[in-house]
Amino acid sequence: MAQPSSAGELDAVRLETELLEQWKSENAFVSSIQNRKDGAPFIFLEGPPTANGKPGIHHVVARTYKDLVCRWKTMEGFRVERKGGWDTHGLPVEIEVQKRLDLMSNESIEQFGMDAFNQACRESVWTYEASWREMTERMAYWVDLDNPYVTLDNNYVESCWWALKQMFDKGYLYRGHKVLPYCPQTGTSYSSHEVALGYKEVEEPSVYVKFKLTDEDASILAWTTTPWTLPGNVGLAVGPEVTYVRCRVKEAAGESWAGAGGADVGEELILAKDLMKEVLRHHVEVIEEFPGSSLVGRSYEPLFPDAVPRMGSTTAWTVLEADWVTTTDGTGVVHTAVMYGEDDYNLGMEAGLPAHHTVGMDGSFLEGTHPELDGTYVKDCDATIIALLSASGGSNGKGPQSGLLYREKEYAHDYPHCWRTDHPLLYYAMDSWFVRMTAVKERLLEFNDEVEWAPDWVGEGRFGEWLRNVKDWAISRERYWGTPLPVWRTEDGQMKCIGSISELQEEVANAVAAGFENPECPDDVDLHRPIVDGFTLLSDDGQPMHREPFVMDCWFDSGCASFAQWHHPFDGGEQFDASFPVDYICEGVDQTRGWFYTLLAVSTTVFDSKAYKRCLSLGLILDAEGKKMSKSRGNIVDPWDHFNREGADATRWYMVTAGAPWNPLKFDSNGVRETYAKMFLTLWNVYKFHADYAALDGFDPESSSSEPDQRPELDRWILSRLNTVATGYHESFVNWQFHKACRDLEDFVVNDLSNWYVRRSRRRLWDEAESGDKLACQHTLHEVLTTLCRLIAPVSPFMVDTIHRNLTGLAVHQSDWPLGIPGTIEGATADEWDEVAAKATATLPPHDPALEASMDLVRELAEAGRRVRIDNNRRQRLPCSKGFIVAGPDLSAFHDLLAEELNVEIIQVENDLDRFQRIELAPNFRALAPKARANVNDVANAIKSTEDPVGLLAQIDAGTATIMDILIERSDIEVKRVEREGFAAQTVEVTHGDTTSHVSLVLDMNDTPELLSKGMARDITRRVQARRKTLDLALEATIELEVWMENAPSMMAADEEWVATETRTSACIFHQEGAAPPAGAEHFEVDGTLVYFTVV
RNA sequence: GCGCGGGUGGCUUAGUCGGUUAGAGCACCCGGCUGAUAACCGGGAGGUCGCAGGUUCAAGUCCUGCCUCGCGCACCA
Repeated sequence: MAQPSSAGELDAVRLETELLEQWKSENAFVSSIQNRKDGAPFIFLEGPPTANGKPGIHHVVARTYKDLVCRWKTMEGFRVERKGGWDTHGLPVEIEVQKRLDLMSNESIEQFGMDAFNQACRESVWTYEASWREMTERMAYWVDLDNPYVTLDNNYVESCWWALKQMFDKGYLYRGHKVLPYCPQTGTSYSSHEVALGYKEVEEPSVYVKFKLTDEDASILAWTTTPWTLPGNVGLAVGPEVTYVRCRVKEAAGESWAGAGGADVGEELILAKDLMKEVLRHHVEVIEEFPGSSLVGRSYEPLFPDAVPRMGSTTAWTVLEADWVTTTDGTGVVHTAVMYGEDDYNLGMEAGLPAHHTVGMDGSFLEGTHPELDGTYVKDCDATIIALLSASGGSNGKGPQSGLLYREKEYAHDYPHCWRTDHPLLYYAMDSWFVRMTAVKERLLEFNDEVEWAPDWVGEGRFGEWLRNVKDWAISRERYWGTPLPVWRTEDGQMKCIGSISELQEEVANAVAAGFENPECPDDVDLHRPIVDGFTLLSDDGQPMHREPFVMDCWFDSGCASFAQWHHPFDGGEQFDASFPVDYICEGVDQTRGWFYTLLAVSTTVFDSKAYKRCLSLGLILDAEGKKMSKSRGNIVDPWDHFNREGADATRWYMVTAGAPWNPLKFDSNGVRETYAKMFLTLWNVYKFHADYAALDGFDPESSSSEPDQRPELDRWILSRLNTVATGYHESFVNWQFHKACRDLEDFVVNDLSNWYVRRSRRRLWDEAESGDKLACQHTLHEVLTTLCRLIAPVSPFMVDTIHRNLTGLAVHQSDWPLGIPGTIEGATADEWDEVAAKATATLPPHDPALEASMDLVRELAEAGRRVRIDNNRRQRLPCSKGFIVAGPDLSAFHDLLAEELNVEIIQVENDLDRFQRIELAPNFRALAPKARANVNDVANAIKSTEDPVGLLAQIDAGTATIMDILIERSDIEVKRVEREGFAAQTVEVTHGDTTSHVSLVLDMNDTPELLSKGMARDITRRVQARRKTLDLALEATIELEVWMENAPSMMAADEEWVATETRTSACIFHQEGAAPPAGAEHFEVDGTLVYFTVV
C-alpha cells in the first residue's frame, strides 16, 4: 500500500498548486479539524484584517505565525477551530469611498445621502476580498473563510451593542469632551495615526502677550503659537516650583525691534526667571523673585472681555498651577484656552474654568467673540488679533499704553495638517463618549500579568506602560460608517443605552404607543446609520429621545471579537463558554495599542476577565533597506513574486528563519531564493534519493523490518541526531523560538542528513541484491524523512505533505506530532505541555549521545584529513598507506568509514602519544585570577611561553610549581596536546561533557607503486565519470573506454579492472606507455602524468 | 522630550556567567571533491563589535554619557 513511487525533478510551484487542488477536493482543512474532534480545544482568535487594501508580504508573515501554531497544536492532538474575520467599519473605509466619489467633506457626504454613502462603504469593504482569499489559500493559511465573522453583520453589531450596554449599566460609559485634531474643511476629527501622516514644518507668528493683573499695575507674559486661541483664554498656568521674576522696563527698546508690540518704560512684567534673556528685548531691573505658587489665584483682565461668559466660574481669568509647565520655551506661563488644547481642557475641567467655544465647527469665530473677528476663519485672523492687542490699551481697553502685545516672533515648528486637504488642523474640544478605563486600571494590570507574552518585554514594557498610563477611551466618532452608538438622549440629558434588537423594538413600540412617530423596526432591522437615527424613543418622563449621532471607534468592534464572533449572548452560548478567554492570538506589534488593548479593555469592562492567555507580538516587516513597508512608500513586496518563483514553502520558511518573530524582519528576496536552494532542494533530493531506490526495489516499510538496534552505526547515529534535533525543535517551539527551531532543523537536513548520512549511504543502496544493510538504510531514511515531514509541516506545509503521502500513504496534516499528542488525552487542556501524555505517545527513535559524540569526532577527523593533504600538497585521490589516530575515544567501529573518507589503506591507533604529539600549557583565567590578581597576565604569559612545558607540568603535578610566588595547581592550567612539527598531522579538540581532549590525525605521506597506481585509477575513473555525465548517459549504460598515458606510474591489473567496472565498460583498453592517442582524445594532467582517453 | 528595541566584515546574522584567536551563511578569490544537488570540503581576503569615557587582571558582553536607526507615547503653550 505504502510503497513509494519515484520522485521526479522538483518543480515547487507546480507541486504546491497541485497540492492545493488536492486539499480542496479532499476538504483537507476541515478534516484535519474533524480528525481531532475529540481532542481538547485550543482556541485561536483571528485578528480581523480590513479587506479594502491589497495584502502584502507583511500580511503573509503574520499569517504564517498564526498558521504554524494552529497546525502544530492540531498535530499535538488539539482541536483548533479557526474562524476567519473581517474588519469592515471605520475611517479607512470611508476615506477610500470619499476619494472614489469625490466627497471631501461631511457636508458633501450628507448631500450625497448617508444611506447611499454607507451602501458604498459596505460594498467597498469587499474590494480586495478576492485578493485576500487568493493570498490566504496560496500561502496555505488554514482558516475558515467561508463562515467568517464580519463586523458589519447585524449579529456582530448587536453583540457590540450588548457589550456597550454592559459598560453603560456598570457606569463605565459617559459623555464628555475631548480635544481632538479637527479639520474644519472636512468636518472630521482625526485619529493620531492619521495626524501622524500630515505633520508639516511651518513658520507662523507666535506672540508674547501681556495679561494685566487686576489688582496691581503689572502684567504676566505668556506665549502662544496659535493667536486664534487667545479670545478663548480663560486662565494662565504656572509651574508651582518654577521661579518667576517681576521686572521693570528701564529704557525704551532699541532700533532693532522688529514687528508689532512693545512696552513702556516703567512697565512691570512677570515671567519665568530662566527665560528672561530669551524673551525680553528691553533693559529691565528685577524687582522681586518668587515661586510660581505665589502667583496662583491672582486674577487678570480678560483679553477679549465679551468672548467667553463667566458661567459662574470663580477661577476664570486667574492664575492656576500645573505641574507640566516647563521653562524650555515660551515664558514659563501657559496661556490656557479650555477648548483648544488637551492640557488646557484637562486643567480647565479640574479648575472649573468655563468651557465655552469661541470658534465654530466651520473654523471661524462665533458671533460675539469680537466685532472684528466674528465669522472669520481663525487662521486668517492672526494679523487682526495682533493689531487689536497692539492698540494702545489693548483689545480690552484696560492694558498699558503700549498695548497688550509684548512681542511677535516667527516660529518654525511641526504642526499637524489634514492629509487630505492640506489645511492646518485645529485642536478642538468635541462632544465625545468615553469608557472609563481609568476605573479598571488595576484589573487591566492584573489581567495583563496573567498573559504569556512573547516577547515578554512587550507585555511588561510597552503594553504595561500603556496600561499604567491608561486614559479613558474615547469611543465615539462623528462619522457615518460604523457601529452606531446605541445611546438615546433627551435634550435635558436623560439617557438610555440599547443592548439588543428586541430591546430596541420594545422601546420603539413604547414610543409609538406614546404617540411618537417611528419607522418600522423589524427583527432584521439594519443597525447602521441612517436607519437607527430615525428612531425616536421615549424617556421615563415622556420626553422624546434621539440617538447620539456617533458611530463607535472601529477598534471597539474588533475588541468585541472574542464574543461577537459567536453572536454572544444571543447565540452560540456553548461556543463562547468553551472558548473564552482564548488561548492564542498573534499580530504585529503595532497592535499593542490597537487590538491587543481593545480586546483586553472590552473583556475587562464587560466580563472582568482577560481576553487571551498567550499573545505573540510580531516585529515590523521592513524592506531590504530597513524601511517600513507601507503603501505610501511603495516598497511593498508582492507575495506572489515569491509564491510563483520559490513557492510558499520557501517563503514561509525564510520568514521564520530570518530572525526571532518579534524582531523587525528585513525582507530580502535573495533570502527566499537561498532558503529554496538550501533547504527545500536539499530535502527534495534526499527524498528523491530514497524514493527512487525504494520504488526500484519495491521497498515497503510495513512489509519488511529492521530493528533499529541492529542497524549500522551510521543509521543509529542519524536516528539519534533526529531525536536530538526533534526534541530541541519542540523545545524551541514551546518557547516561541521558532527561528531557532527551524535554523537547527535546516542545519540537520543539510549537514547531517544530506551531506553526511546520504553521502555516506549512497553505495549501500546501489546494491542490487536484497541486503540487510540496504534495508536498514531504507528504513532509516523512511523514519527520518517522515519524522522530518511532520516537524516541518506546521511551518512549510506543502512539500512535506507530498513526501509524507508518497512514503506513508497518509497526509502529513492528519498525522501526529512526533513528540506526542497530549491533546488527545482525556482531560487535557491547552494551558501547558503535558510531559507524561506526550511521552506516552511520542514516536521518536532512540537517543544515543555517545554515538553522536563519536560521529562528531569522526567527521572532524575526516575534515582534518583533507586539511593535512592540502598542507602537504597531496591530492585527495592519491591514497596514503596509513592513517594514525592519536589519543581520543575508541573509534574502531568507524575505522572503515574513516579509511574511505581519508583515502588511506588502513587506520591505526597510536598509543604512544608522544610519538606525534607534544603538549602546550594554557592558563585557566577563572582559576588563576583570584590568586594572581593584578599579576594574572604575567603569570599567564609565563605559563604560555614556558620552554619546557613537560617539566613545568611535572612540577605542577608534584605541587612544586611557583610563578611569581604563586603556587600553580593543575586546576589553574589547561593541558593541550598538539601535533608535533614535521608530521603530516592535524589535531582537533573534542569536548565530552566538561572534559576536553585532543585527538590528532597523522597521515603517512610515503608513496609506493601500489598507491600511485590506485591513485591514478581513481583519477581516471573520476574523469571518465564526468565524461559520462556530460554525455548524459543513463546510469546503467555501458561504454567502451581506451586510455593512453605519458610518464605514468605502472598500473596494477587490479586497478585497471577497477576502472573498468566503476565506469561500466563493456570494453576497456589501457594502451602501452608511448602509444599515441588519437587527435580527439580527452586528456588531463595529474602530478606530472598526462592521460588521454576516449569514451564510446 | 519620555519609553522600548536595535547598531558586530559588502549583505544577513550568532555570540551563554565578562576569560584572552568574535563564530556562521551569502557574495568574492584560490584550491579540492563529486554518477552528489542550484550541492559539498579546505584555505584566503574582509571586523576600530556605533562613538567616548568608566569598572576590571580581562569588556562585543557590565556602568555612564553621546551619536544613530526603528517603533510606541507625549506632542507643549
